[in-house]
Amino acid sequence: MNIGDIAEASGLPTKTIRYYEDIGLIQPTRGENGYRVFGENDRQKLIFLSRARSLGFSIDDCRSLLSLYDDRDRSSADVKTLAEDHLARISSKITELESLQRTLRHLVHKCHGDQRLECPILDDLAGI
Amino acid sequence: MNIGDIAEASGLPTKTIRYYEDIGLIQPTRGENGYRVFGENDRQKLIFLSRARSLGFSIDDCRSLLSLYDDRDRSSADVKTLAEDHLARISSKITELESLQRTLRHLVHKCHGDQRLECPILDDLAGI
DNA sequence: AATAATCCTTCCAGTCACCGGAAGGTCAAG
DNA sequence: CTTGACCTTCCGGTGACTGGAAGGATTATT
Repeated sequence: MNIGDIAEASGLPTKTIRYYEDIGLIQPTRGENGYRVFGENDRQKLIFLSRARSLGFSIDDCRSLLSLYDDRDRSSADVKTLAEDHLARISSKITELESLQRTLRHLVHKCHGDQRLECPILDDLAGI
Repeated sequence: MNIGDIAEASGLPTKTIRYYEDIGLIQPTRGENGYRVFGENDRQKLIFLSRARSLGFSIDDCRSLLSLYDDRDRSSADVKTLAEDHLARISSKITELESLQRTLRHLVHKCHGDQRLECPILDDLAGI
């Protein structure tokens, strides 16, 4: 499998796949022509990475998850801890965004949105 | 006012203030010694920027907001539009994160988190 | 007055997770 | 044999800063 094929199979852009090799997430071999050659193992890893990234795990998280995945002695508790940490980060991000949402909604609601110069949004930002 | 004073007054780090000058958001003058000199106008602008950034507006948004703020002829509708766009982005980000949250919660819930090798989280990531 | 501590300056590099593009080698089809 | 689709590496950019080095200016202490 060349990089184009694996890109289609995994749903990841070729640029991303080369980048993942650069940072050591995958280690494809090379053909005589210098092209990267991907095997079934690479395909599975890239699909794994694609899903983990789409769930918002950082590259560092993915690195840990991959090594846990490869580690035959790991316990599911290790993985659960990582996922729970990630979940906590997501939850606090949501809380933070909801607070922003409330503030902005309030400001937008107060603003007439007409031709007038008076604008409660700018006033608030300026601290008036 | 030197940069240290205005940093304290605005709550922004000196690095950030120099950066804002670099990208043209503020234009402090210079003293004979080459030090940046900030006036009341700069102070207000930086506080404005600090609040807008903390509300999640991008630097580009801030640039627009600042020019709207400076523009004596602008209508409040222009500002409202910008704020509403931003609000929409926040809302969709929240929706996206909530979806992630549900998926991850489900996975974490299914995982025993014990010494066993079986781990539904990794299984799902691997597409099993 | 000398010295030390703090402040200021510029510039360079790094962050994160890629993306775009250029210059050039390789391969399959017509 | 040429065309076009692949592939390679390398460089630079993104957003919004942050850290650090090297060196000048000012202020405080001795």
